[in-house]
Amino acid sequence: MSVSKITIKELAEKMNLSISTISRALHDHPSIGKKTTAEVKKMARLLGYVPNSVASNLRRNKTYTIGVIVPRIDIYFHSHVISGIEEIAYKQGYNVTIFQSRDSLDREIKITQILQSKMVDGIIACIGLETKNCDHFHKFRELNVPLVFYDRVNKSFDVSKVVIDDFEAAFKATEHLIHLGRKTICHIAGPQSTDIFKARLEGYKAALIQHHIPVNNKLVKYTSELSYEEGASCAKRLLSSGTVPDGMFCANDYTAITAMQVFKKAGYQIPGDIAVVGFSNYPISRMLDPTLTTIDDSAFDMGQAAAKLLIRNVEEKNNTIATETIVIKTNLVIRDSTRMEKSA
Amino acid sequence: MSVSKITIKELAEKMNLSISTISRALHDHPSIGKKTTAEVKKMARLLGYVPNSVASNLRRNKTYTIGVIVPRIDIYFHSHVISGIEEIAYKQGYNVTIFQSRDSLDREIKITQILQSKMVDGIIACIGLETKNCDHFHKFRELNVPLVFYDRVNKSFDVSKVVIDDFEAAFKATEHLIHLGRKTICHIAGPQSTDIFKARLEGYKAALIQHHIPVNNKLVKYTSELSYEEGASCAKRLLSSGTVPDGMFCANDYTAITAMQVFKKAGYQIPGDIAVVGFSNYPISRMLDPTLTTIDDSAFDMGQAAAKLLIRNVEEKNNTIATETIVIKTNLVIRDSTRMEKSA
DNA sequence: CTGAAAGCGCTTACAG
DNA sequence: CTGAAAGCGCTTACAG
Repeated sequence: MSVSKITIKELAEKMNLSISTISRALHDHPSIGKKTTAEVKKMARLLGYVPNSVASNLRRNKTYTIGVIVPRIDIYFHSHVISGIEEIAYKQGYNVTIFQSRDSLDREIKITQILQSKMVDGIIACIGLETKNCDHFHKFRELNVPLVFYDRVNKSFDVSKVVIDDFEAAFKATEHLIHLGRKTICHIAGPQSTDIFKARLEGYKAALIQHHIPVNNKLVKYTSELSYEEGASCAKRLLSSGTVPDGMFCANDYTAITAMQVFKKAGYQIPGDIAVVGFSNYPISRMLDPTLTTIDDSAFDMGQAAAKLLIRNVEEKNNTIATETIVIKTNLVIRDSTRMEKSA
Repeated sequence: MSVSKITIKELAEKMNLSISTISRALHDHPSIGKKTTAEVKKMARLLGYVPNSVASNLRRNKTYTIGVIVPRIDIYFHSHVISGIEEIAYKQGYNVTIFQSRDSLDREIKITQILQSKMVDGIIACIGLETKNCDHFHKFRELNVPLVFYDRVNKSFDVSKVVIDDFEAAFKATEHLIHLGRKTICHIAGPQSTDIFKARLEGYKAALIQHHIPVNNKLVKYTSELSYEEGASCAKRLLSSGTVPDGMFCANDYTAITAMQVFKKAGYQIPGDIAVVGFSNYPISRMLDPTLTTIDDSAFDMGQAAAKLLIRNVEEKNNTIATETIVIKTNLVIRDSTRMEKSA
């Protein structure tokens, strides 16, 4: 940085004190006299002294930094989780350094190296779609760097995690449609290589079975990334398939939004003819016409819970290897896309 | 971090070489023999050596880190800009540390201190709504830390910036409505304390004037944060005001989306009765019914441009005080909400 | 081609 | 209550 940057050493010279005393005074060390402490602080303020955290991090072997790995930062779910993480971190005096894997395993591996080299105190990660094993995270255990995963998890890797119960949420969503009297309920599914989407599909099936509705595989449409476009094309395929559903549960809101539009344009009433439930509770979902019933995935809460758990692990001296799993409650937010009174 | 972490010193001991040699070999210093270099690297790989960047940052007085300040990370525009920043930074070997001011001046000031203490090589910032003067950024000039602002800028602070021409974009958008033959064009405006929203309002007015359409202040509805809710309420007020517009230009997409819905529910055809143009080109805008004509604000490009400019400034030795302004081109994306052929 | 030594800015056990 | 000294892990001018 700068030549003009003021250091402890310069403060010491200016005040005819040792750098030890300056350092202690700045940290309110009890052994330094009140008067000295006050004077040092005053001078520091006067000269615009800002401690060099890089130096103190190195010396103390602690950075007050949390590394966060997300697939993409410009997906609302992740930026919302980050926002929750940051809120807690900020309050507790931690900084957050964010990295995007862009769902690339190579990049994810490289990021773990960077995080290690940066001496982060702990890591919160959502693994990428390509990540089938978590070997690149093993080292953090040896290094005693706490780790918390969120949302996507790898069953073969035992790690602390914050998740929602996707199975239960999907079950709830599907059951809600069943309670409306719907019998032909379709599902727009996410990529089955990802556990959470698999669990949503399982929850959907389980609800049908529990209510003695046969599972019809033709009513399950698979997508590769649950995009807007895929939602529309799934809906079109359903319409042209001959079996038009009377209920639909989508693995995210994006696909629900565009599927709903396709149905509307084709002349179907929502929820009268087809009731629709999404997943995620994106802000837009409450602004659609009709407003969309959906599962609130509590992204912000997830972020907060992950940060709290991580910081607790960081600050507990006894880094036991015990891992912890926090399951965040989800809510079914009922709106007009399944509200029958409206269409009555 | 860890006890087991391997350092240059340990490599040196293991290999009976000095730490100088190890350090040089790891950096492919030409003075070290090829054989030694190869052996050192092999051993480093074997032992899982990862350089401690905190130490080297301190020593070299350079962190390869860019500090980014955004109001909120969970606003799509900002996460999209960050994504652009990160893309460039990653390619050039820089890391990005992100901070949220949450539009609080206090927090913004505190963040500038943290960034200084972290020795970041440069800073990219979008100032918060409360930020009326930029005194807390002055120190970076003295410290020789390059600074690039994006989107929101403060006219009284001379700094490099990446912006779009909000005036021109708003002019284009409004003119587009005029070309459709619309005469009663309303505007949903953002908070006028922010330059960009002021410029959008000015652009709207200028287009009207240029085309000899009188500016009717009743057709301008002000909002405090351009939220979904405010868009709906503005639309309702317009409908009940007696002067129903035949064209509408909104300072963002959120308000356009909900305003459009209010109009539709009230029985107006879009674009037949009311043509609508938004601002930002959020992903949702192309999925609405009708799809929304809007200004693409090129968030990703802005991020990339800001990162390129910043890194160039960081790496240029001669840190001249010359500031630079990059104006990113915006496009009017014409979709169904203003496409007359469709409703013909 | 290799090494000894200084030093980045800070913290902290040790001594007084 | 205060200071001298060591050291965090690395880089790099200087010397050979």
